[in-house]
Amino acid sequence: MPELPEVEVVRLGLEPVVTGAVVRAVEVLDERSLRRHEGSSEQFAGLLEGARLEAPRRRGKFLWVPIEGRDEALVGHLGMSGQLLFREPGAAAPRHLRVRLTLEGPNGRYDVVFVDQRVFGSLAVDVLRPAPDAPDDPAERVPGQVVHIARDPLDARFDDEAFVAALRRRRSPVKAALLDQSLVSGIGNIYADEALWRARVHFARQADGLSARTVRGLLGHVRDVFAQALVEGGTSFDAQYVNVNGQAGYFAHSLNAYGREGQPCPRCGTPLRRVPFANRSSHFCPRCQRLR
DNA sequence: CAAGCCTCCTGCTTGC
DNA sequence: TGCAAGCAGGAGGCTT
Repeated sequence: MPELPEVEVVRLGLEPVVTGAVVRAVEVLDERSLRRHEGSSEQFAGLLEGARLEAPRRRGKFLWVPIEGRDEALVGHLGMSGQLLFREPGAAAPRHLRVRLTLEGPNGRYDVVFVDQRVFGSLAVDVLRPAPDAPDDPAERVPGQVVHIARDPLDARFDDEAFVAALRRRRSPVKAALLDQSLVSGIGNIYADEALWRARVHFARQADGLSARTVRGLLGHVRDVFAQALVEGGTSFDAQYVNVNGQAGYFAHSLNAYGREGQPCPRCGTPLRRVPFANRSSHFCPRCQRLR
């Protein structure tokens, strides 16, 4: 389940190879993967063919590649199961292949393919617009579909105190606030549970009942778990998440709470619990993380 | 306007 | 053995 660390691993993998490359061919095998593209698949292909790509960028779980000399970018979201993979041209199509881009760089031609089992991910060509908090900086522009997404905690311009204040105004469980991408981006179900476990905060505690100190600590734990996961190549549970070369990450071995229902809490030994929350699951230690 | 629920989607696992 | 229900969840649209 790609969250910020997994998307960043993909961005890092694309960067040296995609930057400066020219799109030579576009093949859309499943139109559903263009759900977030406003035009037809033919128009999508037409916008990309001949385009020279700049260095890939990321905000939260959104990834985009600006097109040189134009106010547009190729935007990608991996959803639940999306993958961007390098392939040799002419290689056999992998299962669930949705879109194929043939690029030409200094070292010849290669394919970047978008593979997505559950089709929650998407590719699109979108117009770059000013970021709401940096309207005069062209380098800070983001695709239209990303304008409402908050900066992520690894963004140098992320405003810690504004985040702490905004979260403490929420009348909802703290985990719902962490998952709200318009408040802070990049956090999904896995890293929300991990950061809450590290901070010893119960997922259902009301956000407006937390002290500023607790929220600052929680933010620090989000950053810590992101940084560690990034070093370990991300979290690969099943075959759903891999880097651009098809390799899994190792962070699943370092998870303390997520997916560990019934196993002892690494801190106190109490069996971890899993309970339904907002159409998904929350994993927590009933001793370390109490409601009150 | 904010909060919470529903839907999109496929494949694997579980239960009868 | 077979079939259906359950489960996984990011994000946006909808309702309250």
